[in-house]
Amino acid sequence: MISQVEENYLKALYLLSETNGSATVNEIGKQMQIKMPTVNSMMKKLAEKGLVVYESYKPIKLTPRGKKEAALIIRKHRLTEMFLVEKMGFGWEQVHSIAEQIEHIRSAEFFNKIDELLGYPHSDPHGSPIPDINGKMVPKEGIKLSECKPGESVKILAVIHGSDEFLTFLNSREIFLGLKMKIKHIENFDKTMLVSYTKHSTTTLSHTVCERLLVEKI
Amino acid sequence: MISQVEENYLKALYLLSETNGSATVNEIGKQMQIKMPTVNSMMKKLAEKGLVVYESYKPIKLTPRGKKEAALIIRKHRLTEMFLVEKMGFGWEQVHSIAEQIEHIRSAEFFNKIDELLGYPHSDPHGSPIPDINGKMVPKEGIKLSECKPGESVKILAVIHGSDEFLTFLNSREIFLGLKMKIKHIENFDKTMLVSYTKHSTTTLSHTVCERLLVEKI
DNA sequence: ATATAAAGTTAGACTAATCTAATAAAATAT
DNA sequence: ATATTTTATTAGATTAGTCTAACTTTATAT
Repeated sequence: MISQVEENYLKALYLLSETNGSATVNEIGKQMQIKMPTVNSMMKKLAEKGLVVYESYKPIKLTPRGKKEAALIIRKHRLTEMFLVEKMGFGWEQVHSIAEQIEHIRSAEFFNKIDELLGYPHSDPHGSPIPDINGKMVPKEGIKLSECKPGESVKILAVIHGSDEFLTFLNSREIFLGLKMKIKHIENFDKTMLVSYTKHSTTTLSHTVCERLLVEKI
Repeated sequence: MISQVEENYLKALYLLSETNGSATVNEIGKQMQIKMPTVNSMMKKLAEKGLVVYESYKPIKLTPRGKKEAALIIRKHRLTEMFLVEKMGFGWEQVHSIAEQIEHIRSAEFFNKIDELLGYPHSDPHGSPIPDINGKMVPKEGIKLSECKPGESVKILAVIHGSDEFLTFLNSREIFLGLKMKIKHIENFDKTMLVSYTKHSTTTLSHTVCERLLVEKI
């Protein structure tokens, strides 16, 4: 049996190790707002349970089983977010903290029903992929807007690290998934982008913003 | 701040004391499947917090504040049950354990949205009243089917103490809220009722069953 | 290459929620 | 009216999850 708290550690470790396959005690602690010694002892416990690979002073990795369990929690989180937006009328900036709680509900039928009512979606409201029932997740193809060149046209695929505040900012600029925009100009000194889309003839987007928008060229 | 566990104690105490205004340590323990000493110390803690009135060896009562808090938890539980049945397609026998988990979600917006999507219902899927946002609950008017006489016709208003098994039994007899039935006969020795409704020309209902159906005469 | 800083670990304490065993009070039955 | 049973309380142990303080190892910077 995996406790709610353990589930949170697995989820954090999964997300932190998406890029390089492992994460440090320090990173996990920062992410979860928990002190290192607590993380350390929890990692030992999860290692006992066969969910992570722990070796002193080394970064921590998920075992195949740990990875699957983590993916299934993320699946519940993202299905929930999608349900809250699509079926309950919440904004994409309102759903994260509610989904953080609902992801721990123990009822396969509940999440199966959500999945069914949504028509088995592959992405959440922020464009992040939803792992399948076996914990398999296909990472989103696409590049960061910050990597694009002036003159290119792109479509927005996903928001990376979308805090509620950032999503609210995007709302204020009428930026949402699927939006098409054209890159007019990039400032040399700070990489600020000038882009145009729909009503917005020239909007300025900071480099920080551009690094958090995943797009495809069109 | 009231913990999830404390919320469960308040809820149990509220429901147990609905009839006579108080409940004993023993009753609470039985209800929650928790040993008496644990209940005892929790009651002292809740008394510290001003949520219950605790005096050694006396039955325990909720304070006005405790009563309101408890009613609000029950509100969340019952709104959730209604949502699961009305908006997600669950059967009334499937929703209790899911709602027991969702009732602890901390998000006023979440439950307000549910309430709104349901059109501000006054009853849950089992006919139990839903407390309003201030924790006020109007108890269901009605009498037990077991108190009715042969020849009378009644409409089913609510299921009392509806365990999943009992609700599944009612499903098998095609008995649901709003159903009208006529009492044909009552056996003297065991109070078994013979009733008729819709396709069912004579169905036998044990006294145990009849005590759990709240009805109004028509 | 060594000093310093950062990250990781160990030890020990604390809180919440549970338990068992022992004792005390209240209720019940003869 | 007293003995017995049931209920309630106290005392003390246990587990999960957290912390701080002290120490160790690894990484970084001059």
